[in-house]
Amino acid sequence: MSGTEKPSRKHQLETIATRLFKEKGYTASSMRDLANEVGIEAASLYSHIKSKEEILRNICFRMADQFFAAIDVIESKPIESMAEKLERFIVAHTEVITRDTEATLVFINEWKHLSEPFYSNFVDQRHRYESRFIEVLRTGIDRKEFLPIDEKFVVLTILSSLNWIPNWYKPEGKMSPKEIGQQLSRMLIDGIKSDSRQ
Amino acid sequence: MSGTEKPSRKHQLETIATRLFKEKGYTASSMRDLANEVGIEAASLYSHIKSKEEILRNICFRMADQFFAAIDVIESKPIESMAEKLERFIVAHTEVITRDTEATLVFINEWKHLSEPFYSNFVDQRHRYESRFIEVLRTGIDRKEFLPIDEKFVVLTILSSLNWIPNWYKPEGKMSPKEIGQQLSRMLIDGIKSDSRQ
DNA sequence: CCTACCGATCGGTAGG
DNA sequence: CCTACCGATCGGTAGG
Repeated sequence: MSGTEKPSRKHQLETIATRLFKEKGYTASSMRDLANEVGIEAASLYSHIKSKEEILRNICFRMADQFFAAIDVIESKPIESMAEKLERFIVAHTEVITRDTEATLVFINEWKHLSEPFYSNFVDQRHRYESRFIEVLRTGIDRKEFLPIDEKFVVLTILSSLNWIPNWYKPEGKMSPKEIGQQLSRMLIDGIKSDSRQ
Repeated sequence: MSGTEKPSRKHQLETIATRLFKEKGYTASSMRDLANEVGIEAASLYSHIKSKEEILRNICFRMADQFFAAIDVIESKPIESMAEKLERFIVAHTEVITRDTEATLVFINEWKHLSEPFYSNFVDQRHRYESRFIEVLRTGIDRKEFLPIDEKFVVLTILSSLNWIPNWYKPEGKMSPKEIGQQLSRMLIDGIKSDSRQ
């Protein structure tokens, strides 16, 4: 007997839910919307998932894991300068974002609808992620590689620029994810002024 | 007889609604939430407002008007360089944002719940606003003042950084709105690298 | 600004 | 995966 769940159905539900949450927002997306798109009755969704929020949780924490994994890889590599490390962080973040822009947008815009303890857990993870960037900035400032600008301010500027990318990124566009990350990194590090180039 | 509406009550409703929409999101905020906070019955709200969406419309389009007004002022002033004009645009935008961070966050995060034709109108206005920034960048690039970087990319980076400010800005903080705008502007124009300073 | 109320829709469960 | 259904809540109206 087939006692095993079909994982593909659950995966399909989450993919479609991600699109709905992104387009209409989590609260405005109903389970009946989701059921209609999948082609089953709303009640039938619950043989695959426990609750609406479970879907949101899976999206948010899967993305969080990917962001951490991407910068963890960089830590184990030899690095010349903090400028290089910062660029690698930015490129890594861009690559995660562009791999699934819809899930990223849900991650960015809908996390506030998580209930406790997931809400606090999420906020905490985000702080720790930001700290990883801040540390790079701080080290670069200590080494006189960067100007003594407020690190938090710089990191928030970087991350907000990065997190806007899923709003316009198209896979068929001119720039690859890596190029986008590099361009952003260069712009922030060197500026846009023509006589400021090293 | 007092045939005139009390405008202060309506204003109070919009202020509280703004806070609710910002905290819980537009869809997750109910008219009963709003009524409770104000201390009246939900049905009584409708003697002051036409609908829930009317409140959202007022918030979104009032903010849009303020953003345009702020940069319109700059056009009529003498300007030395495009770097200076860009800085003034950025400072002006920062000042509008910091004047009412809650309304700004609703403006940024909840506009997608506007119904037609307001939705299209809003999207259109945002495009026109972005174009004003793009024009400054383009002129600066033509004059060799800026590096020949993709203007749209730069403007989206600038605006996304600016639009993140209401998430952390506190009036009692170290930097004034003007200083925040100037620092952001300087960072984007000159970069954060120590040997890139003019 | 209130009472009384509307039809629609919500997330989710029982029991197959 | 379905039928049948639950209590709760939604935005909003009628009529004072």
